[in-house]
Amino acid sequence: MDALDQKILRELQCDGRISNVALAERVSLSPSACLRRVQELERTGVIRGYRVVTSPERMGRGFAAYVLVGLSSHTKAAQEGFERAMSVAPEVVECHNIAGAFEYLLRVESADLSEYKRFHTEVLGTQSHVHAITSYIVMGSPKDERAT
Amino acid sequence: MDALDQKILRELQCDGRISNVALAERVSLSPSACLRRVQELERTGVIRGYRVVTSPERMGRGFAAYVLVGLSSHTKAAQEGFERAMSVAPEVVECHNIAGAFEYLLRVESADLSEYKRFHTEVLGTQSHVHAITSYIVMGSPKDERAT
DNA sequence: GGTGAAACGTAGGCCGT
DNA sequence: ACGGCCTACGTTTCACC
Repeated sequence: MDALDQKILRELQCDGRISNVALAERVSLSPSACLRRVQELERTGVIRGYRVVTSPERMGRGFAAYVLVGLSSHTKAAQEGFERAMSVAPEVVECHNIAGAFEYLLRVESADLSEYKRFHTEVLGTQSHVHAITSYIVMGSPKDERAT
Repeated sequence: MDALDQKILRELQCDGRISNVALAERVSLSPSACLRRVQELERTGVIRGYRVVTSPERMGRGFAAYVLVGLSSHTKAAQEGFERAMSVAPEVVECHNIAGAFEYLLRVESADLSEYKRFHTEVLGTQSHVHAITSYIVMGSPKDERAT
């Protein structure tokens, strides 16, 4: 992975559907050489894949919150039960197992606050072993490289 | 936005570089009809763009932490100064302005714990108006739809 | 929404460095 | 080992039905 590869990855970050000839031109390479590099990055796993980026608002995901969750039980069964519930909940887009005063950090996306409240009471509130919930409502994201 | 559009978006979520003919086949449409729908989704802003997904480990981003930051000053100047510092820091991949006991939630990615410690002391520690820092180190992410 | 045809891009073989 | 050139093949993209 040299500077040229990084330049290629930067371009694919901005536009993942750029044509190979345009990409080659941007990084000052011939199309064939450029394609070989991209394919090598895909083969070796540096490139995991490509995905579309959609507008959260237009997808009914205009509201976002981060939620710290504390479990009263630290058994494997309790963790697996909670993780299963989160993986099934469509509002939960991220579920991180963290080290510290809480066990989990969630990113929850919904249409609005009332829909979030429903998730809070009906999904999180009904989970056994959940003994602490702290919500941080996102008011804005001055930087979000994972979304752009 | 009907069911067909959502089907198209789901396919583009899995593979953002799928060819139009393959996409058309997957959603049972002719290539031209499919392309028109995709272009309309792009034109109306439902589709924001396309991005490559890279392996964090292979990019020297194997370590991740979430950081709650409290500011001692709530003036516009203090906020803008902090946000500017975060937008410049390459380790900070997300900076969210939140409502609650803290002002900001960051997602920080680095190669390892020692590099994170350097960021913690040299970047966050030197910021004025920062009076509270709480780090949550990510041990795993059972669900992360924004990364896949 | 489907069809067809021209313009364009892809992908692999081959050669030079 | 890596970049550039060439070419058959597939894809995109448009006017038109």
